[in-house]
Amino acid sequence: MNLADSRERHEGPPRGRPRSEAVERSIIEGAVKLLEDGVPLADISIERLARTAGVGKATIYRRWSGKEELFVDVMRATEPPDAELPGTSMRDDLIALLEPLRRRGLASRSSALLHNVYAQIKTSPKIWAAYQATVIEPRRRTTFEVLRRGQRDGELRDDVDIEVINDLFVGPMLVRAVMRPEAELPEDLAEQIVDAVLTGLRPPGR
Amino acid sequence: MNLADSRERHEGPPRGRPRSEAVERSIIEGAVKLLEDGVPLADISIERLARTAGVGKATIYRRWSGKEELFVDVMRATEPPDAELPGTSMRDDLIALLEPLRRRGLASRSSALLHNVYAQIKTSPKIWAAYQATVIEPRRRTTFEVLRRGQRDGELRDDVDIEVINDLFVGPMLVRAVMRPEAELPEDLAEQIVDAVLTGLRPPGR
Amino acid sequence: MNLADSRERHEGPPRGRPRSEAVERSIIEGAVKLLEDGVPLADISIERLARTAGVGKATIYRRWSGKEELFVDVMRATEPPDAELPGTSMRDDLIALLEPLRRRGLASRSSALLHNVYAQIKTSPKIWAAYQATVIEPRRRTTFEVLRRGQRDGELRDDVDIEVINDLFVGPMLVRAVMRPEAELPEDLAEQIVDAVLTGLRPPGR
Amino acid sequence: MNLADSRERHEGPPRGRPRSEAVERSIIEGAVKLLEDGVPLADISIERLARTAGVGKATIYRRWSGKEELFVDVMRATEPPDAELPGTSMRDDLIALLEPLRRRGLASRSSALLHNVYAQIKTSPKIWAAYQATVIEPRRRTTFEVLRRGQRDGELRDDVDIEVINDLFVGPMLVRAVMRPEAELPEDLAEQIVDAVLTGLRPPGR
DNA sequence: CTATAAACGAGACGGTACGTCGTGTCTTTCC
DNA sequence: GGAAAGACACGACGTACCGTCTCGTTTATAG
Repeated sequence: MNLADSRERHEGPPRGRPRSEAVERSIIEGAVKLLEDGVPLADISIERLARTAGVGKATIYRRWSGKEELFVDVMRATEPPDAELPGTSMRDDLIALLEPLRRRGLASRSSALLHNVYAQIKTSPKIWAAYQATVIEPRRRTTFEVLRRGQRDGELRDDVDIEVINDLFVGPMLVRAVMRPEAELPEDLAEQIVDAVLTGLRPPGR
Repeated sequence: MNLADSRERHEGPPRGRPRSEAVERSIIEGAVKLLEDGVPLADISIERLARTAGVGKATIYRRWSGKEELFVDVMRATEPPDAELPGTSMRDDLIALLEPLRRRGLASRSSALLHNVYAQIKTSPKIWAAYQATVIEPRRRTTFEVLRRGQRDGELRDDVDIEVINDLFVGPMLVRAVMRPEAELPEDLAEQIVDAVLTGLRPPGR
Repeated sequence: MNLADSRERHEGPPRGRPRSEAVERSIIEGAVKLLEDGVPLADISIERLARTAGVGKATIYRRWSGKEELFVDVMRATEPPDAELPGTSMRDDLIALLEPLRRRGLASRSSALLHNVYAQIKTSPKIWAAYQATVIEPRRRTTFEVLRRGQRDGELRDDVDIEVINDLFVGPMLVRAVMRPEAELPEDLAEQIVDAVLTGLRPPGR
Repeated sequence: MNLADSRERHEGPPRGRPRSEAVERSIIEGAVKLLEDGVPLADISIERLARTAGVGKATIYRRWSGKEELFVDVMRATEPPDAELPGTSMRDDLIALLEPLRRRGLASRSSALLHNVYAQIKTSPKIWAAYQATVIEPRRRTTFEVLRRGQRDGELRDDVDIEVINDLFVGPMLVRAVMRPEAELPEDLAEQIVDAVLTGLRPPGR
């Protein structure tokens, strides 16, 4: 990301000493380490990050313009790899897509990241937009494809707005992770949600 | 709330000059004013709040122990009054309960509060718990009652966990407000969601 | 001095917590201590001064606008008390006035102050002016009075510009202290200078 | 000077690309230019010097070990050529030696150099010693020779320490340049001083 | 003509200090 | 004893230089 990176503006071969990738890694890893150790996000200052990574402050500011921007890359570094779709049916694909969201709420590592960093990132519209564009949107797009395929194959009604459909599946899972992260999530939650939404909540035979 | 309030500990008649309610109001109103004016939450310091309200810093700390705690009261001050339930059917009651959530995403005033302050509050577990207990939980309880009544009256299946059911209705609305607050929300969104969840997304006749 | 002090601008009784004199003293004393310990002036940062005095940086900046201004007060704190004039003759008074200048070059304490701080102060015209006005000028004035009295009493020619006369006495002493501070100064240097300048350097009988 | 020059240590013919004299010149000239433009010495960083001269920082550090050392060469580059002695008499030679000091206080260019750089150089004992040895001492030696010749020729008393005599002539001129550089210096100041010191300040006939 | 080696412009790097701001507490005076 | 004012120790902010260190490139001598 490195929105602050001004090198990209120039043409021609890069001049001067190149930026160290090792340094970049050690900063991100230092941040992840601190979060894993339970340090509150508010207590993670650029100053402390620099100390932890054994790095000068300027080296951080050379790459990111501030804490929010840096943490977009931190988030990205901890994103689970994209789920593999079984492809057996739309139902199974949806479950596979929701499952990682459920897991997030469990692992203390990801939990800290999701519930604190996520909140922090939201406070800056620009950063939030960047995070959405590079992390959330791709997944959304994948889900949409699965849903449209489902409509084509007759597994899904096609008289409801696809965006609403998406929210009907994703929303219930996310509302738990965001609003009640401390609550336990049953292992088959993804299955429960997908099936209930497909079948409907009206009692059978009405 | 006023966790910092130390008066409650003492017995007997209050001594000395009583606290001015006007001061209390002007602090909260000052905070709301700043938020409405689009000042980023990060730029609202206790120092600035005191200046804005024409009040000493100590006067603020005498009432709240910090920014998060203060903003719980600010949030409460802007909460819409509880929705009135028509009582005609579970479906109508659910729509009435979801409708305020939809409106939140529209008014710029509430939008700022929800998407920034909300995020900020989440960073402090203690404060988040307090907010949940006094603001969110009561509504949740109301919703649960409506759902249970629906089960009793045969409007709702009773073989699905009531908590999951709750999320199936609330989640889709919230995921929009939280993840894509800038998107337009169709006026009949609450209706769409409730009906779709009740009916199910499987194509009719399958 | 406290050029940075903005309180003086306001009328009426001072409001809020008054500035602590003890803090003021401990800052100046800390600076003097560091200089006495041989710490190079260039190594005395505001940051270090604050650490040494156990004081916040803002507390220093509240009183002085920077290092130069602060060191004017440090210099003033170490100025020797004004010499007492015997009054027996112009010659004796002049010697009494020059003697403290000679001593300056000896004591390691004052030496450090004179030869480093002095140089530092000179780099800022504004500060140098303030130092001259409050420290140097008063002594100059005293010397001028002594010289004029000498002219009245017939101890001194009155056909030479009094400013030049002043320099003839003060210059030789100062040139040693400033240009060759490491050289030893004979104990009767003040006497030697005054007598030589009075008598003239032409061989007797020419 | 080039104390940092490490090439001299090696034997044999120099290998690799030789140092560019043009670069050396452009650095010094850049420094002189900045000083003439009234840039405060404190604002002239190595970084800025490199930018101004269009030169890499390492190129500067390859030649000088720091700012003070560099400015010794800058000072040397602006030293007026040694005064030519008329040789007609000790009095005339002394006046010729003092005259350049008087002129220094006038020209804004040299003024900036003398009163700021000079002060800066003094803060580093090592550099100050180097400056004294290569610039000041030679002049001092010349003055001493003139004075001794004067003693031999009967123009000067020989019962006063020659170092004190030197200070009696040089001090009055220098005290003006150093302590009151802003004051106007009468054109015949050198003459006034030399004659007054030779004749003495006692009224004639006492 | 190639190889070697140092100089060079550029700029990254770990640091330190800058001067400002906000934190939560403390100390005044006035009410 | 409440309240406004503002001092206080602390520590983070983002910037500027420090002196050192790679980079790719240039310019000399040696073979």
